[in-house]
Amino acid sequence: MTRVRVLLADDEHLIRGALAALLGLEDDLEVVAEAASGPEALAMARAHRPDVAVLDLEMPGADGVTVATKLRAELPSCRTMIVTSHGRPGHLKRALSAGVRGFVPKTVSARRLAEIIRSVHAGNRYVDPELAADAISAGDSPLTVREAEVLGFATDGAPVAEIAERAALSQGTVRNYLSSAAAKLGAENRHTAVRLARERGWV
Amino acid sequence: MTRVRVLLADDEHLIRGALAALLGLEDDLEVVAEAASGPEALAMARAHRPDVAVLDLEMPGADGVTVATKLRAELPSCRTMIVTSHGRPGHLKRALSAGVRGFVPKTVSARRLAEIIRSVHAGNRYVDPELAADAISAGDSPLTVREAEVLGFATDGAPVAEIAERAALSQGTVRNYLSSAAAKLGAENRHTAVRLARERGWV
DNA sequence: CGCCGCACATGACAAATGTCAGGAGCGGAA
DNA sequence: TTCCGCTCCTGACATTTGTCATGTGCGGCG
Repeated sequence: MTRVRVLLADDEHLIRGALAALLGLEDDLEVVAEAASGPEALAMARAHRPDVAVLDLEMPGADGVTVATKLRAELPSCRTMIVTSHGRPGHLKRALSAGVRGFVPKTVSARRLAEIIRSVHAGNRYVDPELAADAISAGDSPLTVREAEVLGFATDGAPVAEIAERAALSQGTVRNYLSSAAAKLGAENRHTAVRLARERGWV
Repeated sequence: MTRVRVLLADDEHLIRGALAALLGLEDDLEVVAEAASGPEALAMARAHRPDVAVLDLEMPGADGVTVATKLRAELPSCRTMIVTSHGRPGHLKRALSAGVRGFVPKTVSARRLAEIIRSVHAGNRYVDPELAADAISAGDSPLTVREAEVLGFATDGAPVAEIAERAALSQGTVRNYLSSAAAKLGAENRHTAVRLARERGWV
């Protein structure tokens, strides 16, 4: 019997180590590599060519979805899945379009995770039902491409002038986009608009 | 030999379960209870009277520090420690003044955590060196009580009128506090000021 | 007691922001 | 081809902020 070769990437040593130990107890799984950052995950994947890569969404260097995208190009035979602590709807959509085959919150048990890894390895997809429901109820972004882009530059209360410069648009245009985006989101001002859009993964 | 009785509280089942398994391997530690939320942690502590409570900082219901405060009152013999993913300096200060004896990031290994649990149980304190350095370099809050209070109401881009109402102050006064607070924090506007203050745990 | 810092306020001005109207180019769908 | 929506712009206006000057009352401290 040949075991499923797993790559584990998570910056929290506590979790990664514990998880590696628990998954290793399953006799059909084998943790062949561990990584604590996005770039390291890529390097380990190249070196060990795992069957399944289990990636944390939040990692220093490059987030899980970014790593998954690159892996898909470099190692098409390697299935990828994402685990995350507090999953926002938009991340799920982004992950799926990056070719990720599994998306689970960290609230599942290790045993359950092992099952999902097997299932993903067998070619199936798995998305946590609750996250899926969130994603569906959040619906599609009502924002146009430019509105979303401008909102993205409007983080941490940057002044309009700065946003305009970064987006290479005139200040008036930026104001218009910000205004219409806020209207679509039902927000009073751009700051709450940014927050809402982020929560729903629309930026 | 009597083993150290440990309570584990973390809303992420993946971590809690894995951790429980790994800590259980240490022959002088015994995980006697697990909880997935703040209130549940309190209830389990009352029922099982552990020697050491290992609490996640971010939990639904009540955060780790809140739980620690209540535990200190109800079960003085129970030592408390906090584990956290991304620790902000202010949390550390808050935790220490709540009587927490250990403060560690989730980037440590399970073995290391076990050592720290033992040390805390023996009556020592332990604070992660890196977090401690952050806390020290962040220094004390330069904000007056009112400035901090007003900043606290200024979350998610609320308009000044709303802040004034919530703080029962005049709008002019609110603007003044916001302005002076932003100046002290070196921020351009109140939104970045709020973010900075939050990062440093000054709100 | 007199000084100083803090809490709280007012009023006024400048700058940033939100809102509205309107106009030009451009690509896709009817 | 005509129409419509998206992108981008300009200009003007009302509102919201940030900033400053200035004043009062209070409590602590030398």
